[in-house]
Amino acid sequence: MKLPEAKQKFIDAWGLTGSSWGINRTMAQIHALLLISHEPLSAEQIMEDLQISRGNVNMNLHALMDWRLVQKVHKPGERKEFFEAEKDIWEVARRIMEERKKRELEPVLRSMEEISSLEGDSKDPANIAFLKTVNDITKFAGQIDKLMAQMSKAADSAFISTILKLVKIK
Amino acid sequence: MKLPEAKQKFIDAWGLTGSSWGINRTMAQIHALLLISHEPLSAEQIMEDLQISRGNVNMNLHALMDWRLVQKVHKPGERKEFFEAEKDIWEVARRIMEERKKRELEPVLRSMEEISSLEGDSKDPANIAFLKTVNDITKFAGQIDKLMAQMSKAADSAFISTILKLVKIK
DNA sequence: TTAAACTTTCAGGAACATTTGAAAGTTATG
DNA sequence: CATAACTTTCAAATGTTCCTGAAAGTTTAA
Repeated sequence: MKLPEAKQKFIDAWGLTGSSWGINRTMAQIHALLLISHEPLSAEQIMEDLQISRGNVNMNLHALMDWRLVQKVHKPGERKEFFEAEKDIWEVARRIMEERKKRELEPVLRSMEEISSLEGDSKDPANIAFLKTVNDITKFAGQIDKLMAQMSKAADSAFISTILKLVKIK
Repeated sequence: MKLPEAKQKFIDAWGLTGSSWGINRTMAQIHALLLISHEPLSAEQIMEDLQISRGNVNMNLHALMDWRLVQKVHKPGERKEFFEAEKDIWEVARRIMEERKKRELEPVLRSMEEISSLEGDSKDPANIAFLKTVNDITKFAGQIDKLMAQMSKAADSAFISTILKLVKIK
């Protein structure tokens, strides 16, 4: 079965977006396909629709499950496994942020802390820029961290609307 | 000249972070080096400190200038060009967001609009999930867009502090 | 105008990431 | 418990991105 043009376009657009965010094209495409499908799909169906190999589908479904963007569902009476994506886009964004925070923000914070403790001679003017930068980044990461935590708690567009109102965007 | 350990660690940490955000390692390392340097550096100095080739330094300095994260500075009396990085980390974040918005968010919005106009038969239940998804993403991107615009206007930690206070994080 | 100082470009190779398909592993059912 | 249905793994092939170094280009100052 050939996907209608619009769906194909959607999948391509999502795949492209994914790759500029460090998510591989296939993974993003599978996610897109599941996002717009009104029912869970099997690995077979994904292989066929996207024309990719069994191993590739398997690998990327697992990666998507790692990110908690996709879930296995068991259809009663069926032997096969089926997969469905989280459909709420805010929830999707929340989960991606949470994962990236864990994988990227937290390691940076740890490095920065380690680095500032290593450096003792804070009077040397050649080191002032360095220490200030490390410090600024630590603070910055801390604030982003808090902001993300807050978004996690209130992951829907109402929350953003509230923020936008509070800071005076109509 | 060998970099002291802490600085080297910083550069490595930043380089690593960069690569998980789609910025290549060298580009991020050059940026890191300039961030912690108390004075502008020449291409030569960067080559030497980071042990990379002339061509590579040149390419990545240009990319950094494209992103407006680094500027050429002309030292009077010197023949060489020198380079310095924006030091305010909030300004750095703002510029990155702005660039990515232009390069990634806007194209997605354009695709989504194109896609929703293509699809006419909105009564078909098989298409409902699809149309809803496309619509949700459009709205989502629109809100992120607004949020980014707002951050651009008030690019400093005071702004985030305000948001955090308003939404009741101490 | 020429030479030296400096910058840019680019082809080829190295390093890295993705994809495939076949083989091995697992599970459910008769 | 044997078999068929399905899933997972992995080595090799392919594709992509990055880096180098040398050559070409540009600018400055004598």
